[in-house]
Amino acid sequence: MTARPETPAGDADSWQRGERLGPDFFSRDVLEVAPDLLNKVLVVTDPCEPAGDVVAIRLTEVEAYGGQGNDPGSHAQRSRTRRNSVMFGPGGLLYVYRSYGLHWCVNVVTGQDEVAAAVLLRAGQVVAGADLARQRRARTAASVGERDLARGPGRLCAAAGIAAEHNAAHVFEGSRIGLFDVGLATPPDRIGISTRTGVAGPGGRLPYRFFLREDPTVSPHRPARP
DNA sequence: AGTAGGATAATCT
DNA sequence: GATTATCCTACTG
Repeated sequence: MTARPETPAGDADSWQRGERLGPDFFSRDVLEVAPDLLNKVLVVTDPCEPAGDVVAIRLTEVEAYGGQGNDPGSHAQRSRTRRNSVMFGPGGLLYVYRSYGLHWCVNVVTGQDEVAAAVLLRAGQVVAGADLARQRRARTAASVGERDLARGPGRLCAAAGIAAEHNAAHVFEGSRIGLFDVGLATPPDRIGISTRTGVAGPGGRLPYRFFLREDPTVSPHRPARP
């Protein structure tokens, strides 16, 4: 086992004792859910691994995306399409899309059914399954440091093994993908807020990006160029 | 440390 | 035909 950066909860397997987040957590407004997802842990079990290998990622950076008419910059801003239709579903579904033709990005849908909103999972710290995560990431990157395993939305998906087939899956009991509260406290003054990365136009001015201050696994913030 | 360029595909003008 | 919720390599200072 290789050395890993400090894991706030103490031991690396603490996610196993966590409490799975249920429908009530995700059915709230996206701007409440997004910051609450910081320091929660995304757990993905690999269906290809007979041993039930797991990658767990403590979330350190997310972005909120609203719905029809109320958020320029959201995929659901205009109308319901085949790509964004999952965003209109109930909270707790996964919305997976392809970014720049190359990478996968994963959102967790929030709010009531028919209300389009979702939280983009942008970065985190791999707290379990680092070897498997590095194996997956090595398919596109020559060598990946511990810090960069899930630093960025495309990287997070690659490390977690999330792709198109997970679109519209849910995160509740019975799903291979879940979000867990492992008891990590997040004091309000640890939460940083900024504009979203790479969002141009009026939507680029909304303070919808939430991250853990001074956490090395947060991705560099790149505001959209004018 | 910072930036340029390229790969690549769904979506929309 | 342009744009995009990106990542990686390779180059400059």
